Amino acid sequence: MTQRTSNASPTGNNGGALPRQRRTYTIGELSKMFEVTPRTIRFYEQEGLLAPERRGQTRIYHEKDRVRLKLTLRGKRLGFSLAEIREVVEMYDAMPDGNTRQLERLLEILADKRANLERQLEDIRLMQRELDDVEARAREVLTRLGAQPPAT
Amino acid sequence: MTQRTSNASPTGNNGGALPRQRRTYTIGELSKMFEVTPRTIRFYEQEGLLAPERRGQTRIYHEKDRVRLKLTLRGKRLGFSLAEIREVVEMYDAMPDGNTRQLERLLEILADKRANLERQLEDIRLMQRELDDVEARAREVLTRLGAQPPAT
DNA sequence: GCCTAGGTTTACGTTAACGTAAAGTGCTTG
DNA sequence: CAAGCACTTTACGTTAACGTAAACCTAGGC
Repeated sequence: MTQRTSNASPTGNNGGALPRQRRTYTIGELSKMFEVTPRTIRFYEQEGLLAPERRGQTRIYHEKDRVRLKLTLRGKRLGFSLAEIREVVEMYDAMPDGNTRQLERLLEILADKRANLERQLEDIRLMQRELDDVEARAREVLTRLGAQPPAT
Repeated sequence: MTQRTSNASPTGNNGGALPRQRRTYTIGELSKMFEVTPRTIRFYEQEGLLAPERRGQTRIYHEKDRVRLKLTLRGKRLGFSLAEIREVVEMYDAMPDGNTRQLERLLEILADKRANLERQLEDIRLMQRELDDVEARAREVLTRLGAQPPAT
């Protein structure tokens, strides 16, 4: 009843060329798809990370918006602030007519984020070793207690 | 399985042996060492992540404390909350006399964090590709503008 | 025509992780 | 001994990223 899933029929089909896959999404669909609340999505819009179409009063999201939300959430999982993410997003949008200084600034930011990712990679490796150690010790204690250590 | 390495004996083994390097640290030293404010370090203590010795009123940090702070900050860079970090730290401390249920709970948490790290690894890979794309486009626009694209 | 299920705006509330300011303690140095 | 410096506690302030509640609109089904 609720699930419309793959049913395409968008309300207004343009009489001309059909654009490949004209799928659109409501805020609720995206919300469930990415397991965030509608409030979160609206908040991201308010922060300049999304700019969905409006049909009357209701928001309509296209593929582009969905991708951007996906990237935003990925950035968040990596610990970037919304402000940082927006900075890149805005410059990306302004790229075609961006001046040289803007573009070089963008490259700076990108290099910065790259460095960040590298450090995170190293952190992850180190953290994994720590987890190995802790787990090994835990299992050791468990066996000493005579319990069956659960298989990994 | 894993190595015992550097982490000195948990309970205090020194039956007369000199403790290798008896270095201690003030809060200010640690603060500069890790580029955080003293406030932050005191806050972590208040949150149960550190428990430095007290000489009179002032805190004295040993190697153990320094390591724990390092691990805490690493966890933070990976986006773990202080509460999550504390959860592991506390269980680790309670390990020798921890009961079976506690230990199994610890293993659960560890598996959870592992999964988290795996996802982050994937996120990083994807994000790096995105950065590649954005950078490529930016350089392209730059060359079209006739500017000298700065070397990577 | 009314109900329900979505959507909307507005606005105040909440939590984590500190920042910051005030006021006091303790050593050591000229 | 006064000054300075590093440390301390207490407590209120701040920011990001939403949560939550109230009050409203609108299309579709019975």
